[in-house]
Amino acid sequence: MSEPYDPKAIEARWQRRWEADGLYRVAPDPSRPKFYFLTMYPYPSGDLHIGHWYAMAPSDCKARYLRMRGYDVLFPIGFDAFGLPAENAAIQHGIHPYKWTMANIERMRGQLRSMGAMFDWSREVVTCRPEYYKWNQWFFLKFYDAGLAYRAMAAVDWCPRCNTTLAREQVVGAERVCERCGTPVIKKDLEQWFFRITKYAEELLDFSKMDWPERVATLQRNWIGRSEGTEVVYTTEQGDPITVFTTRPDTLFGATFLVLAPEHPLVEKLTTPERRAEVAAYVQRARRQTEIERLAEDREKTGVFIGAYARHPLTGARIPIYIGDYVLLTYGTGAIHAVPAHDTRDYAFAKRYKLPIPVVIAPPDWDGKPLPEAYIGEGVMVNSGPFDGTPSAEGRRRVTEALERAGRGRPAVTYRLRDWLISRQRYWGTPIPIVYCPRCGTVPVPYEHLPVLLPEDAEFLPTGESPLRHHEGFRRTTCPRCGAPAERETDTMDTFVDSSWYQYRYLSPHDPDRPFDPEAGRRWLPVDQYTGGVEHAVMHLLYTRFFTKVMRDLGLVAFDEPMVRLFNQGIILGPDGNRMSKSRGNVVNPDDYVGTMGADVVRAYLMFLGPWDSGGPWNPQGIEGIHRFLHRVWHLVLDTAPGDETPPEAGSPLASAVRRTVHRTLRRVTDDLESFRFNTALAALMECTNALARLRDEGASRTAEWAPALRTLVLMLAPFTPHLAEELWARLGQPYSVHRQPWPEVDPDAVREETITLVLQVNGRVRDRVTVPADLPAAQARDVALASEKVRRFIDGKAVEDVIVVPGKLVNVVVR
RNA sequence: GCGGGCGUGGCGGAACCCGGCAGACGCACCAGGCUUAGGACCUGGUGGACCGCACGGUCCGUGGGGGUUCGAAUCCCCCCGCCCGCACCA
Repeated sequence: MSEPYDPKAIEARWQRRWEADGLYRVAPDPSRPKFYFLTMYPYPSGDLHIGHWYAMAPSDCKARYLRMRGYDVLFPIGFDAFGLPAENAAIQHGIHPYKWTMANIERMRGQLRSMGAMFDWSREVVTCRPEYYKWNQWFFLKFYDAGLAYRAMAAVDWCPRCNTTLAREQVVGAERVCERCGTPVIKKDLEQWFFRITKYAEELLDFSKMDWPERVATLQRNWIGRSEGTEVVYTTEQGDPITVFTTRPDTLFGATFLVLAPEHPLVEKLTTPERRAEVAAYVQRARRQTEIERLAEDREKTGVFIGAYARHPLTGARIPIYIGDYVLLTYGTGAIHAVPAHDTRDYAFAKRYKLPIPVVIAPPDWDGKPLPEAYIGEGVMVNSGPFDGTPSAEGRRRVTEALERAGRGRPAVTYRLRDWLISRQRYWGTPIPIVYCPRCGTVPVPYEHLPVLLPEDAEFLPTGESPLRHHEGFRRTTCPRCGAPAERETDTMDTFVDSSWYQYRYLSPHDPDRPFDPEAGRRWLPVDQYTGGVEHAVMHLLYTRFFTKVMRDLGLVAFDEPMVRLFNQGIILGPDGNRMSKSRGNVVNPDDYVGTMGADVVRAYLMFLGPWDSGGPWNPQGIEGIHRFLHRVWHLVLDTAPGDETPPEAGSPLASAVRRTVHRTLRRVTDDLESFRFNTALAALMECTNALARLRDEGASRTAEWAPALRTLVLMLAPFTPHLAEELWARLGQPYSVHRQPWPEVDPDAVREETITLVLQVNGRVRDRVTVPADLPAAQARDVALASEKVRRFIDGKAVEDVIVVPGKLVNVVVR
């Protein structure tokens, strides 16, 4: 017996060696095809969680496999280092965010190395360093120059716990809570900076240039929320135009009143003096309500008449104008025309305020009586003047044309997507490079003045205002244009700005002159494979697509999409099947397992749990199976290492059985790795190991095929268990390093079946199995089936109606 | 309400793409070996019901129902259940 498998000693030793040799440093090799493999960079929370391992170990396995397949693989890592936890730590424990973050990063670097991943650390990015965030500011200015960054007053989402505004994407669920901390958000009126992502709404709906999971495409499509319809222009009796958006212009003749959002800019102007008090009260009430209240289900549709009237664009009818909080300022034009007969919300409103409900689309079998509820389906237009008798679909087109001819409307497309609010009232982020001058107004900081440094000495008080606002040295500056005293913007950028382009910075992380080296860009871009959680579908993954399109339009890149392929791994759950959380006490600490069983065991177990995209509970007992497996491999390889044997037999059945076993496994493992099926790849490797152990007991280790078989087995294990494979490779007397070896080729002769098990069925039920030559002709297979004793027992005395022969597989005898 | 996904042993899962031996691989469990004993380790067994001393065999079985087919976990239709996303979006 060889010495026992001691992962602790092996892993530490090889990690040092790999590090010293720069084994994973990427030096572009033009003779090989490139492959940019990117896994989402972690937030430096301080501890490498099992979830990080679950995200990274299989990615590393695949990246290693691709490297062995001959690709020049770029597999970088970095840290998403700006963000709230660092600032909260500063408030709670008095540690400076920079110190806190850097200490965490240092700790996580060690933990990441313990995983044995082939990250190229020389390309590490840390987003809170000026050499990184300078380029956030550079992009901001480029966006500003291109009209894609603007400042506007808006009713924005505010998290009272995080004390900052949030982007629409960062407010989640029906409860409208903060994506980070789960606190219900409130609305505030603030002047904030936005990125004009809506300009790219249409293009962002095009997923044809990449291979992403349909699920993510669907989430983004829903989020962007394109809807086609018509803009209709009403005119108030005071002469103001009010534009509304409708997807059902065929119902235009049923519009009986207008409803404006309470915050609509025209409300003030249009409200008649005698309605003013009531309207003001309603607006006040609407403003005070939280999002939750305003969006509560089955809520009564309320509103107030403002005393003004508009004229219907086609009939000239006099139409009262209301305000109502079911109309959202942020969607469409912030105003609607109500067609109570054909819209449930308008119907409820009309009923409540006793407004007329004229039917203009005849429901099937309509008796001409008032409707008991809104009919929202299609039908034939009625009570619609010249359009009577027109079906809905055609009516939509014709009514829109009529509006266009009259100069009262046009076809329009509306999106649910909002511009990206990037201002954050927090310290630990990228300063927005803008100066406010009393004389020149809003002035961008000149490029040559970048970076605008985040001052180190800030006061951290949980006041709800950015510490920068109280930092006189930062706030007070001079106007870059006129030199007069001026003030800096004190808000910082959303950290999703950092992650929108980090994949480009990896190409030349220390480049002082450009966000990235364009030559390196031509070599490596775009990202070939991206992996990460689906929870970023409408945040990070949408933002980075937007950034790439802007970069393309700025001439920085020559492609349309940042990542060609995307894979979403699942979530690893606690042993109790719940999401891991400290409060539940079900958090699995990978370091414990790494310390006892080794990193290879943890890596392999995470890959073996199940399909990578489904996640699942961590079963503490299950890891024993992988532990045992690696022990079996260790002893299989070492206890039968060549040296002592009797002369090898050539071409014996045992030898070809060894070769067939290994090459069939190779075929399976290769296919599985191509499609991220790590669990079945490992199952195949287990079967292979078990089969080889049995063959050895029959004497197979004395054949000439045994040593090559062990080498192939070790090569196949290399992406999964890099340390174990390196150790075994060395002990087999092979040259360093196993991770520089090519992936073995499947030998088609070796896997060819000589004999197969032919399944014999009667009426579709298995009755017998016989071993026959693989190339047995159909006619003979049929004879074999009919000759089978067990088959005959079921067909004797019955009429054989048909015999189905599937060559190489089965014969089905059909009897009556 | 709209959109998407998923239902297979005690458990995680495999076979589903492309119809052809259901339950690979592993956990757990059971039996045996080793051990003073337990653990660890090794070997074997393990979907259910039934027949048989045994070799073995029969029937049932992939959420439920129906269909297509020589043959369905797999394809089609309906239903049930669970999960996720969006949700007054005009």
